[in-house]
Amino acid sequence: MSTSLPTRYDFAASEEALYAMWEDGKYFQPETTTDTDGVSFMSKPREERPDPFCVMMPPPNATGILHLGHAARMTTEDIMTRYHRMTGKPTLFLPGTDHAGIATQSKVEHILLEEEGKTRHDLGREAFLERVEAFVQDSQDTIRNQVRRTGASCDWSREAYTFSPKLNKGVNEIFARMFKDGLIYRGARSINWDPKLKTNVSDDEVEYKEEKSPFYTFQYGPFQIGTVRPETKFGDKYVVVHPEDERYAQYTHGDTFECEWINGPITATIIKDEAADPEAGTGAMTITPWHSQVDFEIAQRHNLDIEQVIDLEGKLLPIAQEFAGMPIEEARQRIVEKLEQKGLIVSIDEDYTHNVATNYRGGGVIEPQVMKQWFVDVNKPAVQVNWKPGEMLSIKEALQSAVRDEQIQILPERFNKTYFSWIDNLRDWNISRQLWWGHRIPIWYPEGAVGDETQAVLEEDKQDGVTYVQDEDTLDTWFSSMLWTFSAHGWPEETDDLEYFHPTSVLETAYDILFFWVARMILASTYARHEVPFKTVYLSGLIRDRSGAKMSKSKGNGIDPLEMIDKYGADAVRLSLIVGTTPGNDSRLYEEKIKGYRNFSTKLWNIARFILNKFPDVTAAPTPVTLADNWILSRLAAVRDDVTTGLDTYNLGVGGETLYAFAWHEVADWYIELLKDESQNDSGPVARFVLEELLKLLHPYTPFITEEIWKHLEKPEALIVTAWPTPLEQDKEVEAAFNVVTDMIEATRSIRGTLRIPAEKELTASTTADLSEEQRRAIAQLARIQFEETPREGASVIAHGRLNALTLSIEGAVDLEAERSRLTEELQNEESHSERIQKKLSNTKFVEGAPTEIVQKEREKLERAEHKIGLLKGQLEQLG
RNA sequence: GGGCUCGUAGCUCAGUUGGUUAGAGCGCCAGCUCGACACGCUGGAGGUCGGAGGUUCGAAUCCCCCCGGGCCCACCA
Repeated sequence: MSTSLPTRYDFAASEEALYAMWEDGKYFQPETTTDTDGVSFMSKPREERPDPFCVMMPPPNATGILHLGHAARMTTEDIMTRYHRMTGKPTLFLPGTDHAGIATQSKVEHILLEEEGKTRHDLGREAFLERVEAFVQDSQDTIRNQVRRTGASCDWSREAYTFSPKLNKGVNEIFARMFKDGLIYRGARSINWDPKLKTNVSDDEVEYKEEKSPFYTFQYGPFQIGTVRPETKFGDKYVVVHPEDERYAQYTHGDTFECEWINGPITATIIKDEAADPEAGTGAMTITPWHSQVDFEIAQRHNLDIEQVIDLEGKLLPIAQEFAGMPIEEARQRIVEKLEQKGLIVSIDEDYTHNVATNYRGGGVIEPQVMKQWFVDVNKPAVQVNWKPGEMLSIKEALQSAVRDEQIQILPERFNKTYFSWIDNLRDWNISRQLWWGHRIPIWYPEGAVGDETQAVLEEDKQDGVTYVQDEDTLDTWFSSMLWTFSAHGWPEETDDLEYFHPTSVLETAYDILFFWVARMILASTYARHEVPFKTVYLSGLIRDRSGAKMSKSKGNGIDPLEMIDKYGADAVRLSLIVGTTPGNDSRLYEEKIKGYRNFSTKLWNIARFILNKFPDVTAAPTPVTLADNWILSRLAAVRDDVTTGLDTYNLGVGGETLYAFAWHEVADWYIELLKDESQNDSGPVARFVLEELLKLLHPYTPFITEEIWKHLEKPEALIVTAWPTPLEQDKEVEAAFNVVTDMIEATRSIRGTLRIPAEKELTASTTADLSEEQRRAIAQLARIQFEETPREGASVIAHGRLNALTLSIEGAVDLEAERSRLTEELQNEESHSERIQKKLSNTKFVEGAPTEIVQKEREKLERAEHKIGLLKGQLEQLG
């Protein structure tokens, strides 16, 4: 019936063996889920299958190692996956890795430079790509093994990679479709250039950092203009003021004037535009359209000349004359010196803070440039979605509609607001990168017309007899990861998986990539498949250290999840990452926390060890024989329902905590303590049942130790595919018996917390009220206790009894007068409360105006209040 | 500037739609080497719920203001 457990749980040995057992058993594959006749659902036609559960792993970058954030992702997704699998649905957790354009390329470039002193140009494109490829393959192996260590039950037979030939097909396909629909275009725009990595990045990849730098005010003809970037001012020949600005009312738009400037006299033109803020400084500014997005827009509005001042290396161009070729920092200083000599400096504010744009990957200072790039048009209507047949939406509208029309639910809800405001500010998405590592833009130009968008064609539109050259650039890495929910299922081919598992059930990721990834997956899926990519977005918080700081290598405050798994076991790490977390909120992690959950593993192990040793052979149904049995069964049912509800509503942390407390403080500290008494010798079936149900409920959270214990129960099936606990027939009886006891306790207003009933100690309840005949009978029956006489003034004990190891006694009244006034006061409160609700409910404006469920709630409140009034009155009567 | 979020025991956090005496884990103190577990058991100390005001019979919970921390977006000529 069962084999005994070793004294200690050797998690290291168990974890490896168990994961291998699960993989060998193909339990991670949806094909393994069968109907009651043992027929795989996946072998049946689509209409005969139940609704599946599918979650896509956010693919870790193929650059190295698994960090704590990844481990948290895996755990959260795996808990959902394992739960749904146990409910009998075909379940798919699809793993994979991301080629991560910028991150990977710069990492390999860095290694190359460090180890061989070479740049990627020394190697050439092809050789460099081979190097990256080798590096990635190596990293992927590491990642795969690390993911396994977390216990993630993902289907490795379906593993995907964002840069595989298969997914490349998907990228080319969607590019081609969007290109033909006019959603992708090439044009010269102001873009964010990173001179360090020599590529441009999208608006979302720009991270602003606060910095202190001198703020100069210069004399510019009759105007005074301010800047922190004197080095960009060579090309400035326009002064912009607000049309309503009184100070400059004497000038009209288009007026010109001569003035002395850095390299001699220039002619400047006055532009009136509302972009100039009269409140800021002097209200007048010069503009540098080539190197500022805002200025670029002003220039476009008025059709002004734009000139490049700084090159792609971050050095000044010949327009700067004597300063040409200088890097920015040096030039800035020299220019200030020169302007000072010319007497054109009005003031210098050394204490000025402003925001500097940097590349969030790699941290180079962004220099806006005007360049021809590929963009996705977010305003052109070209998207059809299946929940709004016949309408043609723009990308912006489709993104909004998916959430606004409740096709997608974002958890926590407050992120809706963030999401919508991001869309409101969304500009055309720059998708081309000057990197080598990535999906190459599937566009060809006739030789000699490279970069000319008017002659750009797709592969399929190449003409015979013309020699073509492919676009040099690659695509933003998010352009491929946005396809993840469907390209990983084989899109553009209509595979069975794609049809069955898409839209996926839930997308779990940290909130910091809501824009980068989540929004763009919605973009891709609505455009390419007319449906949403997932029904629910579960946004996790970030993991921080004990003091709330972000974990990072440079700070040295990071915790290596693998090291922790080695030390405390995967189950402990999983619990520490999930208990106490709620969607969208950051959580803190430190070693003691993990240690605490390792202790829990040991506790669970010993619970099992005790029960299996005491009751090795049990076949009978779990029929309660004592009050304690009843109690634990009814608590188990409540815990089961709480945990199930928690998992269904994505309250994973609460479920874990509930189980932790139940197992430790109720099963171990209370129930098992009672089991030690020989009068509980018939409780084997209940004890075994409690253990088994507990293991099932805990399995999604702590898969390894529960499966290991399960092995000793000698069951026909592995725990991983055992059916999730559901309500039992006998729940009702157990519940009824439990209610009698709790009612009794309620009536005697006793024991708060209810379950801390130590063995061999008294269960006490103080009361002034007598128990009803019915309650006495029930208690007497369950607890086999004898009642003494009715309460008398000052009596200390009105009932006393003993149930096996459990002594139950009910204390009598001490101060009838105090009790009377307390009850009276409470009654008054309750009555006025009920009056207030009645008043509210007699208000027709409220009843007709408020939502029905609110009114309903008020009615329920009233009922409760009146019930309580009845109780209180009864109690008062009994006091006389 | 716009928005979000947090402030509860020494530390990390729970506290459902307002409802008896505000909870847990760790830490601390006292006592337990009784055959599941010292990665343990039993008990205990410790909180004017950031501050002030308001609504209410009743506020950690709802509203206003203030203080302090974190985050996102816009923008800084």
